[in-house]
Amino acid sequence: MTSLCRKKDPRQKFSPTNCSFLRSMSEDSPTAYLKIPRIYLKKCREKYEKELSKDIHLKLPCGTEWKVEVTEHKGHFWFEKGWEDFFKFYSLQSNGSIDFQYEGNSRFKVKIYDKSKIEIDYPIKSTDMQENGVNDHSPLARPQQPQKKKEATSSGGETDLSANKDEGGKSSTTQRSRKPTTKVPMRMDSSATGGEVTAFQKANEFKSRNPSCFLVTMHSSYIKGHMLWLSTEISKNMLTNLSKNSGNVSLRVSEGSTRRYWAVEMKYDIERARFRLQSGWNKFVQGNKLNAGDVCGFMLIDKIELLFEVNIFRRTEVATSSPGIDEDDVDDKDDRGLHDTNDDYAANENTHRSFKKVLQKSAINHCLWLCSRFSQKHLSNNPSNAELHVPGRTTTWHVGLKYEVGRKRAKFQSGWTKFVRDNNLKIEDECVFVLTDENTFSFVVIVAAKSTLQPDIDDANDNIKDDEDSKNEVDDDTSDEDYSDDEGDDYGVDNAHNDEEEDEDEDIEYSSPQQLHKRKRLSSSTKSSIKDVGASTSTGQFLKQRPGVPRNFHPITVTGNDIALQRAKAFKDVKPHSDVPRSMNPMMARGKNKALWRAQHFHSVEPYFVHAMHHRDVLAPFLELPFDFAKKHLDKRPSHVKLQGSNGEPWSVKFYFADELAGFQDGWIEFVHGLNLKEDDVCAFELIDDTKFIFDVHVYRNT
DNA sequence: TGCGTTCATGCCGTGATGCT
DNA sequence: AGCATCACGGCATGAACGCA
Repeated sequence: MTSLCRKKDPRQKFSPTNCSFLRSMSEDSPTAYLKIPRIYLKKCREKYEKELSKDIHLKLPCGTEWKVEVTEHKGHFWFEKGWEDFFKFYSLQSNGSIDFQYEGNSRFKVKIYDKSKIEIDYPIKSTDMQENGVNDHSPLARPQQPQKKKEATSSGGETDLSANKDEGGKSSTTQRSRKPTTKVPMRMDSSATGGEVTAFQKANEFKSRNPSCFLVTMHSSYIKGHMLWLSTEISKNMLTNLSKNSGNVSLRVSEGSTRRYWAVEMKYDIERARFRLQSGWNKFVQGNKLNAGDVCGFMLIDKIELLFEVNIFRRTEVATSSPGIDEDDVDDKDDRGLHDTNDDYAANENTHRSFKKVLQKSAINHCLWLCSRFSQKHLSNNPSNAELHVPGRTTTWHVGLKYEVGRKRAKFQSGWTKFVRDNNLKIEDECVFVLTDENTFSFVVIVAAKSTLQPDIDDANDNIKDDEDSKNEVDDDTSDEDYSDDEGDDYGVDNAHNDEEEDEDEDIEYSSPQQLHKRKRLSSSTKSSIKDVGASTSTGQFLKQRPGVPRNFHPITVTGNDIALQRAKAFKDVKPHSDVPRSMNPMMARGKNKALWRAQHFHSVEPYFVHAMHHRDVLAPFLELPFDFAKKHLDKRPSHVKLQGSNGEPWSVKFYFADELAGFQDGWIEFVHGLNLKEDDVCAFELIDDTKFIFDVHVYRNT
């Protein structure tokens, strides 16, 4: 909105004295690096007539200074070495923003804002951290002056902080100097059963070693509710110990070398003479996966800073799994383990109606307009709901399907944003929607990031090359620095940031209307180069994962990767020339597979893999390969491979190779149709020429 | 035709307070 | 001491419309 106004604003601009840029962070912002906008660097250069040195200093309002290394690649500059420590220390993944103000001499003044755009209280690295050489591996500078600030207060979010686990002694010492605070609440005894006894016993043992701590058993109301009431006795002791009776307290949970902090609001209810922990408590519960019956030992570390070390004693062994594991991940795995992914698909093999969408901002935030040709052809009877399935995930997303009769177009609306969230879709991600059942309007959605940001420069190069192969029209204007941070050359380098780049675009101030128009032209031409593919199999390049982004940032990637790993693992476990097909596609274990039986006898001295066609393999325009095979035999990453059927007719198929994921894409579905492959057919892919990447494909029909 | 924006509406999370 | 209820604010959603 503001950016829109800015773009259209023809008025003269006042250029501020200092060069600043604002970077928004999201939960999936990469932790390891941060790109500096080129246009910003240009401004700095103009103003200070100096290049950035390799080491830059980030100076915080609290006086702390961090040293971060800047790396350059193809004219792009990145905060890299040391950035991750900075990122984690200030919990920047919690949807905050950072304001960088260049002071010259490679020094930046940095201000950090939380998600509500309020400047945070800056956590101070504790003395012991410094003394013990925490982060010695990084070019982190010591805080220049200790400040009396809270350890963490970033809007209730947690902070991951790598630190040596050595504070126990110090903490204990601190504790011992204080008088014991409380007894164990009675309820704990009475309600303790089973695993809770264990938790309680452990907690009690802990308390006997740390008499100043107080224990609280988690009741369902603490878990489900949004606050924790402390007993009057605890409260009474707290009241005498604490410097104030309300404010933000920091709860710290240490695990191994990791420390996590939560900011929780604590209030004293005078009427009830009790403290309660409220705002932020919920996040603490969720972040630590607390369950009813778990016991928390609160140890007051600093009565001025209101810092508590919290030791969690799990009621059950299951619950003792380390905090911080994403619930979704766990669920996902469980689901996969319990269900046959086959159930995800409606059986209508003959239908292959697909369209591709490149997700734009509105699609991420609001709704997704379907390809109109597709809508007219398949949705004109005005369905109200659709089902979305993602390969490898058992969840079905039900989305509202609204057909606008007047404009003959349809959109996914209610539930769509949930799908976006659940699958962590980003701007510029591409989705191929394959309509598998016209009765229920079931779609299989194949999702892929357009391309990737890569911390590994070599990989980046590869991807740049890959992208260039298919998107020359997009990449043709990389020389213009003024807007080089947009869809142009960043396709290859920075697309994990596309959403961020979007933001970055918003933040760029155009010095002239011409510049703006030029940029807009490029933008629109870029967009026009990405067409919907209705009812067609030529899906363009779409299956590109995000190698540079941690896998857990992308649920779909994780899932796909899990399957790939599963297959690859099984592939690896099978002895060569055994009777078991080398492709251990989990979907193969469904019986009734005559083809499989016949394929077992396939053997070759050439590298090969055997793959049973799953429903999606003959429906979706891609085939995922056993990654180990691809890694071993296709590590030169050819852009295309040739598949030869029994009649010797070659089919050129685009090959993709990304982070732990490899497969065939463009041309694959044509090959499927050409050979009339059906579900449960089995193919042996024999690599007969590893220089020209030619496969002989031996097909074993199931019928 | 595709995409973006605005706005009204309803839902839900959160915090405060009351009741048992 | 624990639980229930209510009010409020923020956010998601859906519809309509504008722009290119």
